[in-house]
Amino acid sequence: MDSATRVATTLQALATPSRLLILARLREGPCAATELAAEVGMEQSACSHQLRLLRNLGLVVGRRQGRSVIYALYDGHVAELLDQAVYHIEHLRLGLSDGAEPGLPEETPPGTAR
Amino acid sequence: MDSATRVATTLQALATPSRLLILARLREGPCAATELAAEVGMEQSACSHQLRLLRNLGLVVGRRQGRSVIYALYDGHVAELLDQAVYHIEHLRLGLSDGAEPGLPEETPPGTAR
DNA sequence: ACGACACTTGAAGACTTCTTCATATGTACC
DNA sequence: GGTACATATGAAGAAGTCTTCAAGTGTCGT
Repeated sequence: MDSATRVATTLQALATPSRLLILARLREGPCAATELAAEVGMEQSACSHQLRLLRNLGLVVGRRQGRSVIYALYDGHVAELLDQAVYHIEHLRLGLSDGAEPGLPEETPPGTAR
Repeated sequence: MDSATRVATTLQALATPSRLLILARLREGPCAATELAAEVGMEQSACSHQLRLLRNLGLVVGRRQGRSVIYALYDGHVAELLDQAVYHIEHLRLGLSDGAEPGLPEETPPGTAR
């Protein structure tokens, strides 16, 4: 697997609102699975599936404690990656338009060559 | 569109090897569409589709110059976002395993709570 | 105006991805 | 052992994504 693919795969993990919410919550501190699901407002099963993905990518870790499994970010790099992503994206010309919004005369950010 | 969705959408743009290669190339400096396609080794049409996506997200800009369209990163935030992403991901425990690689006894990074 | 070049665009098909539902596994407590 | 709680997992369907192919638009040179 080459570098581009590796980076792309990992970034894909941050490319979903649900996963982003999970990571953001974990950034505040460890949390048990069920509680996590509740806090980010998703079904337990769905949350578990996403956690598995994040776990496989090495972004989060989970250790069993009694009946629960406590999840946490893997390390500081994950937290920083999150921070940086949010920071730069929020500071990026906030002119999204992905799906050609109808209504805008199509001329938002910079060279919207069209 | 809430913050999580916005960030996720933008990160998705970096979640593909082809787009990552395009951005990495543009990070080195502006480049015309056809040349770009050639340098990252993809079909001209495919490249154009991806450029459109990146353009719509405001990550790159393209201005016409004669017959060609010169593409470039939108601004410093894009370059930094790229750098940071690559940096943190490469420094992350390099134990990917996403698709449950057969062969590994399943116990790579941290709490691979199998 | 015509032909060549540079790029964009739309449609269609092969693939992934995300979510839901149902079921399984693990742990605690009686 | 049996029951309840906490998670994980598999299968299936809906939805989204990427690439290719076949035009379409814009620009230059003659």
